[in-house]
Amino acid sequence: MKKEKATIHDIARKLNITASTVSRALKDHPRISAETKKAVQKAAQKLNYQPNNIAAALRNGKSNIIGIIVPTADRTFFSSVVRGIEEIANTHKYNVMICQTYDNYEKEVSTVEALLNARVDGIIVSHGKETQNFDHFLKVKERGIPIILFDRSNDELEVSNVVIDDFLGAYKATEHLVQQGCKRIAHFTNARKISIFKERLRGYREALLDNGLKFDESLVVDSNLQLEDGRNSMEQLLKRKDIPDGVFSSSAYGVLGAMQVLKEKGFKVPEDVALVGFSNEPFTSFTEPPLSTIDQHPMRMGNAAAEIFLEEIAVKDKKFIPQKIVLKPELIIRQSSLRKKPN
Amino acid sequence: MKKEKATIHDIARKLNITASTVSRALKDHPRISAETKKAVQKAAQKLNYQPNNIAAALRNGKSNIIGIIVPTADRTFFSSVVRGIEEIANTHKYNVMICQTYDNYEKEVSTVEALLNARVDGIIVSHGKETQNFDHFLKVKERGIPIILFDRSNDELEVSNVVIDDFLGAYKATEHLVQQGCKRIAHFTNARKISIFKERLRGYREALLDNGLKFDESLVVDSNLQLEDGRNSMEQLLKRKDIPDGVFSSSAYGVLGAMQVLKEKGFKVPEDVALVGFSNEPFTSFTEPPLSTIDQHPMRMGNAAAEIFLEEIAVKDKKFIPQKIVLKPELIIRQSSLRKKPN
DNA sequence: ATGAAAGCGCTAACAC
DNA sequence: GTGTTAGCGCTTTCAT
Repeated sequence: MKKEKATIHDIARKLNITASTVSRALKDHPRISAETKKAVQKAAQKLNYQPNNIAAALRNGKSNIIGIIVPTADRTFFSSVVRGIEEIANTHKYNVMICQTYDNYEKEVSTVEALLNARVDGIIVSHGKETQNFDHFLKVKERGIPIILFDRSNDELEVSNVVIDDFLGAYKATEHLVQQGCKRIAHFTNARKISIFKERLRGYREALLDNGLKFDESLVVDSNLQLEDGRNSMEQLLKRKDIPDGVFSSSAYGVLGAMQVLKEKGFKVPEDVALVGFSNEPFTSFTEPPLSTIDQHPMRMGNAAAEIFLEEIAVKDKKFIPQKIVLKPELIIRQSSLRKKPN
Repeated sequence: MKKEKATIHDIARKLNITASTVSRALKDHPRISAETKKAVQKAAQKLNYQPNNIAAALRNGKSNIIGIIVPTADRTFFSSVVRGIEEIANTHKYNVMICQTYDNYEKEVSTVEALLNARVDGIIVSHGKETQNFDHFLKVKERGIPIILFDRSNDELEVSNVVIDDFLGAYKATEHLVQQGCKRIAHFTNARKISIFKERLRGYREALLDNGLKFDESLVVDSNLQLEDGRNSMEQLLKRKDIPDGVFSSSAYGVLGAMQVLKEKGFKVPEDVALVGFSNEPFTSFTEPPLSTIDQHPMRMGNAAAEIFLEEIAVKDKKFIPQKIVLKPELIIRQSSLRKKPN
């Protein structure tokens, strides 16, 4: 059992031809005779030849790897986006390298660095919550490497991005609550610097005003939107004398926390308080009652991001104009917000 | 804004020294003068130098990348293992490349191939459900690349692996049900060829026998253990006249399906039927009632896998004896199985 | 403390 | 249809 790896030279020697011919034969070059190709194939097999992508990458100046950076891969939203990216990437001979930042800014910066060193051909990223400085992304762009942001994005940054219409999602969610008869709708949000949360807040607000309700700042609760935060936010709201009759949360876990607290305190969902969350995570469909939510079409988002990458890589040095793709979110109505039967 | 990437030669030219000196200076070689190092650092900065890992990898014969293959990254179990691997890997200058197979055998084989071509320094993998032929893993080993299996493993395969004691986990779960007064305990299992399910079945059986209960094959239900499967299995069991008073499921989603059906049909959990699942996925803690489960310590599993990798890489050509690490699982008792108050 | 030179494995422009 | 040659960017042995 030899550990020595066979190279194209070994194949060449064996067949009394040159390495270039072997190289061409292996890539099915049109000007190589069929029999040479066949012989090369066979010899490669026999020698247990494994192409060395690293050498090819060095030579070609491209690695055929797309780097993906996400806060965490264990949220269905992110893993679905990744899947959407892979779907497109793989059919174009690209592999993906997934990196997690755990929402840590330092790790995000060092990950970008690592991917750059690894000479990935492009980077697709959803940045962390802490991220306020985007120089590390600009650096990628300046190097001529396509970088595409998804989900969380930043309009001041001149890079391509694919997002959903967060405003619209929030608008739909809020309007739905109004239609279900809610009069005092609270909103759970996160750091308002992050544009997705800013947009959702705006959608919430507009929907209220457009439907003849007042926007009441005191019904907007800031938190980190995790399960515990949702619980705390709800508990806070329940201390008021004018408790809300509806909650629209900018996250899936936040609204779950709210529901837990409501049930513990004897409130009925959706009769006393109707709930809508964000992100169609699987668990939202099997809570009791199941949670209404906004689906962000993560697979499509991944597809779109990968397609932008392919376009950017195609234009090469010619200046690529950053493009923005905005997907339409979908309101998924489940029990947690359904007071009236649909007519 | 030049796209031309600076190399060590550019730095060398600028400082009137040679590339070798620059190379050494950049890696803090002891025999390079402090001032040269400083000058190189500065020039590198100014030229916007980005090391080319690909070139280094080609030269060194190592990429400093560990390939990770999982069926899917969106299960907390897998993403936690990945996190555990990264924790160790990063402190040793390794990056990880995560690949998903979606439990598809073809994709698994091609992914191994892709990682081999990418010249990763090692592969850590949990194989898919369909996988019965392990030649693609053996090939890795024959190439002298460390390969470590985790979670799902195969004893006939002479490669390192880190698993939990599935037998023990199942034993604990079943015994716990017995202690809670269950007399007819059903078991949800999957393809019995996969050793983890075989072991869990064995643990279930032993626990029954050791506690004076009979093992009744008709109470063992085979399925794919997804939510729907759990529902079907439970419905099937409820058609019997001697319905079970406890269920131990080899998965988290399977037991969730069972609970849904039980509640829909008016059975009380845990009073009528007590439930225990497997895999401490977050959602199991917020179902109603919360689900008892077996925690597999995924972070530790990842740590262990990465440590084995480091050991294997260290011994180099000397034959490395595959090692097996068996972690102890932990029974997490929640409402779904708690009939008696603990004394 | 630094330089010269060779080579990792592959590809492609340029021969013929 | 195949060979020759040069080089991608880095590391490292052997010099001095």
